[in-house]
Amino acid sequence: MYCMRKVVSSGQPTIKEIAKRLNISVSTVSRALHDHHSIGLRTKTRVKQLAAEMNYERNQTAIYFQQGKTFTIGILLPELSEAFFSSAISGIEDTAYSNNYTVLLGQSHDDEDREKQIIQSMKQHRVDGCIVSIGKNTSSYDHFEMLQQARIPVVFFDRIPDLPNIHSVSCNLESGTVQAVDFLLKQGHRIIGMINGPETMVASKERATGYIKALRKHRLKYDPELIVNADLTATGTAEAMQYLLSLKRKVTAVVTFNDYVAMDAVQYALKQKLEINKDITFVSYANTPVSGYTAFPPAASVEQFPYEQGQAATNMLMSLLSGEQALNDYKHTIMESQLVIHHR
Amino acid sequence: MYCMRKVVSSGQPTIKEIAKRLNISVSTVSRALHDHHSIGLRTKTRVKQLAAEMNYERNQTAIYFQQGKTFTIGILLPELSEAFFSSAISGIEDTAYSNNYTVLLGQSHDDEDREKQIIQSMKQHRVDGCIVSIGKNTSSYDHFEMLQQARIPVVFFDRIPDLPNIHSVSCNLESGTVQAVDFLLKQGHRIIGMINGPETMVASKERATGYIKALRKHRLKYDPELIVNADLTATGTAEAMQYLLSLKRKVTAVVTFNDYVAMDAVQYALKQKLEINKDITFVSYANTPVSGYTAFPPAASVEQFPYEQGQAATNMLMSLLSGEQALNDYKHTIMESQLVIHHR
DNA sequence: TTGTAAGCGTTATCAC
DNA sequence: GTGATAACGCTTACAA
Repeated sequence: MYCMRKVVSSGQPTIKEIAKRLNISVSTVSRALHDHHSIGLRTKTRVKQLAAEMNYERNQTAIYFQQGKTFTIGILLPELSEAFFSSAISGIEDTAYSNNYTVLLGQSHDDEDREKQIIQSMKQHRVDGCIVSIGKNTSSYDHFEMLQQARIPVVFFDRIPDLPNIHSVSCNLESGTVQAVDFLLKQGHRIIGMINGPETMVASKERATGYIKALRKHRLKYDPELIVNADLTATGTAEAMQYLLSLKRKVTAVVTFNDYVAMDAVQYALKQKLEINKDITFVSYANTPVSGYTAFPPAASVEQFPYEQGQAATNMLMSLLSGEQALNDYKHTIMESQLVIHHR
Repeated sequence: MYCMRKVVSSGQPTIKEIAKRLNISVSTVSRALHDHHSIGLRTKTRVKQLAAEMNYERNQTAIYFQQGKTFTIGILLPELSEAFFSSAISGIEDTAYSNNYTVLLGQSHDDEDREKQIIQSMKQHRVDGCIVSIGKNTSSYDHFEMLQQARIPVVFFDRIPDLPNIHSVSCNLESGTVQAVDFLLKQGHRIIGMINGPETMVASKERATGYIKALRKHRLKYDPELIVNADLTATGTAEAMQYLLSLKRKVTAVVTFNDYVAMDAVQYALKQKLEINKDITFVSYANTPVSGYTAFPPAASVEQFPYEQGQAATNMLMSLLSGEQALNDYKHTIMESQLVIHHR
């Protein structure tokens, strides 16, 4: 005969207790609380009343366990305090919330090991799916393949890995760049420089392609001299500016990699006694709100919609979870970037 | 005789399967995997080997359920995309991570109903504890009392409710304000204005008190005319500036509510053809990194350490969860703010 | 309309 | 050193 272990009773009432008090079975209580059709009105109200009285609340951990589903999605991002990602999380959380999902959070700090540990932990938590933006230096993707094998769908966004079979959402900067260069051309600029990012980045390639396409559209010749790859630091930007301003063909406008680079470039131009928006005009990316507070914000900036990217990624995950989209139906949603004009 | 329901088998192997394959009992498997002392080396290795082979991973949902503990903490914040809060989350997540806790996230958008729903959802998720920064308009605290009743500890931070028995972490702005005013006085400023926030905010009161204390320290008379309460919008700030500049006593420095207000105030001053840091000097709060990119950043800014506040709140929650600190031992950790000087 | 009991995966208690 | 089994709270197929 085994000892009846004393129930630890977390204090929280259970359906068992409700059942005992009403002298009915737990299944009846369960069904009553779920508004099951086969339950008599009288019993139903009695149950609900007592449940309310006892402050009953269902134990989700039991339900998760029993149903093998947690209504939780894992989010893995490099850095929560980066403006781009915090907007993205905001979009993810809002969308998840309205689909009755909650959000488990982890930041990798661009560290591959930590990334693996977080994925591991999310897998153990039995999240229903994941939304991931990979770290700068992540080179092996085994941890994500483990997730796939465990049939946990993953949607990558913004920083997506170079793999064939993945679900992803990202923002194509090509169209935004075309708009940006169009904008400058319409203002009469003909010699337009570009301070681009490291050549290796997908985002840099998209910018360059957009730049060239826009010129071609206007039947203008593309001069490779005018695009310079920089490292996005303040000094790198100053050097790039120095180079561009030293060219024989007089540059009257510059497309910069992002608003921060634009600010650094503006500082350099001011030192050279150039008048912003007259001697030289800047256009950039990200549309960071704070750049509105600077003395000389870029004349226009390409919005990359982090909040919307977060929404799109979450929606895609939701259709994967609902079965609406098959797990092996790999989709790559590409959002279009868009130029926002601040000053003509 | 009841039908043996076919196991749905989420695909993930269980200790049961391992036991069957090795012809031993589940308890043995469980113990082997936990390195229980009473298990023979042979069995232990056999079990571990097979487990690895089968890609066995323990089902945390089962363990959470069984142990009544989830190693998850809930975080409720007004707005994830606000720089202050995203730094705070970053600190919370890092600390939680190193204590083997994961983080469940929710944003209230300053909406009281959503706040209640999120708390409800976290309670249902059976989080072990919560870290909360309340919404602007939250006036009833029943939802938090429910948590307390359910013995789920809550640590409030930054935006803390006006209640007697709570755990909290916040940053006292009084000392930072004293430093800020000291700084200006040492530079020779004697007529110092202050654009403060709404009178109702605790943070506004702390700023005003600090301002007055600093003057008293230097045996200077406090002129109430010099403190103006504004609504933190750009137009509100412009009005406040107009008022301050209209005073008979010539204001040469202004303490603004935060860096954004400072930027707005700078814009107004520039329009009035005032030279920044010469005709008028600004000092503010938050030490937002981007203000470094503006043409005229405040000469100094009071750092409020969001990351560290997040850490402190998480550490406090950890000691509550470990029992190191009793649930009814209400502590209010007050961090000191600190002036960061950008320009002399 | 309601009750009975199996089963989800794990741990822990007890017996051998 | 190992096995059998209760218990955690809930849902649900089946019986009554």
